[in-house]
Amino acid sequence: MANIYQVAKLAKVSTATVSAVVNNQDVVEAKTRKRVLAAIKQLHYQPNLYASNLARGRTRLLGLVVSDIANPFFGELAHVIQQEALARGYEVLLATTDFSSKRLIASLKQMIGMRAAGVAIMTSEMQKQALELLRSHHAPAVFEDVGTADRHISNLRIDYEGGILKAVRYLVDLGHRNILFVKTYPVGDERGINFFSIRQRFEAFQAAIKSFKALGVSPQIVTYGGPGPLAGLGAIRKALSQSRFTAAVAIADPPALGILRGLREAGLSVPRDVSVIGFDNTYLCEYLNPPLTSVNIPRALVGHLVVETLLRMIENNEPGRELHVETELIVRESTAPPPNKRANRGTRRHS
Amino acid sequence: MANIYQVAKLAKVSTATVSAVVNNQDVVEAKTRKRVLAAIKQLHYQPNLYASNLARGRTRLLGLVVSDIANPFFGELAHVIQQEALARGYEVLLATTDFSSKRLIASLKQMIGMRAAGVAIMTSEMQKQALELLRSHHAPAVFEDVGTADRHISNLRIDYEGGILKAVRYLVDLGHRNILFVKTYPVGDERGINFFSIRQRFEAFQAAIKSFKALGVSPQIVTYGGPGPLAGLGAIRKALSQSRFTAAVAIADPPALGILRGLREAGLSVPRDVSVIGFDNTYLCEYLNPPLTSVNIPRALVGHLVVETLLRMIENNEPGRELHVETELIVRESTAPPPNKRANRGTRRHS
DNA sequence: CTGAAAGCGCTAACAC
DNA sequence: GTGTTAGCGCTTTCAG
Repeated sequence: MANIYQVAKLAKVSTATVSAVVNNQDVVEAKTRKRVLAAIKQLHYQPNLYASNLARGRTRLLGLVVSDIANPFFGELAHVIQQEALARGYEVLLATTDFSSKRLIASLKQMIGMRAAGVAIMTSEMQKQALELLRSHHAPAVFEDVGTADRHISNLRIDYEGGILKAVRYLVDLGHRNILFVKTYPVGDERGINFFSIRQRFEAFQAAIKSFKALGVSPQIVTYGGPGPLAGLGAIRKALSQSRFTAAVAIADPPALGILRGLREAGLSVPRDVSVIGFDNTYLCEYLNPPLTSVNIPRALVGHLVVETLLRMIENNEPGRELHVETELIVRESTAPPPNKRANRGTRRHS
Repeated sequence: MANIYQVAKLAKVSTATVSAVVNNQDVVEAKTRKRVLAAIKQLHYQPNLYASNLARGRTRLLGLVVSDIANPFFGELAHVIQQEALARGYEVLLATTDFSSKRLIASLKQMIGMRAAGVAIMTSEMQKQALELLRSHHAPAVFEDVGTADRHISNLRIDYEGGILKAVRYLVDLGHRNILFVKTYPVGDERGINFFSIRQRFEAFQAAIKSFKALGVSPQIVTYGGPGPLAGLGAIRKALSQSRFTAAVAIADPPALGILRGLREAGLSVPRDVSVIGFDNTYLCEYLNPPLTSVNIPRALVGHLVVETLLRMIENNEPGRELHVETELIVRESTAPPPNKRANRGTRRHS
């Protein structure tokens, strides 16, 4: 593969000139430039990125690591972040962990190895080790829910708690008293992972229920592991056989898919018999049958904040800061008052 | 950031030794190795990938470019390809084009710049330019439906035609005669793109219809641009106002979402009033209401073939070859015989 | 406006 | 086993 010397020789200039042309440094005479361009085309020259990054000593590369690209939420988020970064002249390197902390560490190492100018970690699994890794390299980073910001690390806090509270309150206002929290979780390949966002949503649910205790609201919990929709299905089957509830709150939209299906196969109608609320408000929600009520996380805002913050840290050497994003409940047709006369139930009616 | 010299100095060895340790070349005495490891840890040394790739002169990097990660099909495909590559000791660099041929070219250039050992292009937009680019660099590649294989390029052919034929035949066997093809397309940022897979599916539909002409089967076509589900919704609204059909075939699953919703909002029931068939058999299908009949493309097989073929070209210098993958119809609950007594219709019944 | 040349950090002969 | 050293291909002063 042609290199810069061959181009220089063919164009009868020095490598410095070729470099200037390639990088659009506006200091080359039009005539020379044209000659160089011709040589480049003729040799199909494509600069070696390793050599140029090595020589340059810095990159315009942002790392983004997410848990699971199969969840549309992450897909949409990755998309806006990429757009935003591109517009600012940065490339983004996307890595997926599949909820494995090993892969998280590996991805981070790769990004450090590629000397990414900044890194955004939007995973639900967390590891102290990941934090330390980044910290020891002084790589600007934004973590979701890492605790607190410091010199090189910004902390993005999404108001899961408020979102859950709004969801529960809405159900309570509709008249629901037996509310099920469907706590699904991915099955990673090792233990010791802190599925932070899951725990957080769960605790938020407990807190929300508690605040309505006086109204006689009682929580039901069902736990089930597996990939999104399947876990939701498994969970709801389990719940139907052991709990009584008139509403279910899912931890994310994909599990809600499974919940809807499980309810349907049990002969129950949504929202007539059971109300269902999802989380993340992915684009799927409005195309489901019935359209799914869900808690929205403003992806565009999150994406913008992440990139903006990263670039401020990178380019202006600003310290890490606290980012705060609100959530809201988007009401659709999967929620309604609980069945009127019927007693609460959780198993198939044999009517 | 610490470099290899500092590690070498601290460990009182040469850089060659550090390099050997880092790359697990089993030629270093345990004692020395331990010293080096300690130094690495102490300095938080992380090798500079640019330097090492530059020096090495080759990479274990596979490029993968897809159109749209928001379509779960591509997400799943990317996932299996990544798994497969990882297992063979390769990293994969994922790029998304958003159906823009500009971005296709840009992604390809980046991959060439990173000297990817091989590249897989699984996009529906195609450009001669992309082909030429790869060809001029002798980078092993596998294209979907590029035409024919040559020395450095393998051609993956997915039997869309057979899939569509199976779908149409199934509908015809059920008794449908007025079948709508919902031809949605992404709105890219420029013209001149060949949405190959779309055209192909469309032509396959026309051919299928033709083969049943004797039975009185007549095709309806509706065209609409936009992002998947939205395009499906727009298309079906348009179709309802102008055509008569008892079954609809979508070009992919996401548009089918929109179709289901559009039918519902028109007061039509699936499959009682209209049957619907999707394409790609993404995981969504079985969670929809009703579960969606769809044409399956065996992602695992495709992923395996792609990686296997690429590696053979890379490592054994084998020439490009023809890959062939079959499709099959997965029947679920969105298809049924057409309404019995009622005349064919396409507008809301005012009964 | 263009050229010469010193690195960037690492790898891989080759020598010891 | 381990050290020396010549590149890998590009960028970037600094001269001219």
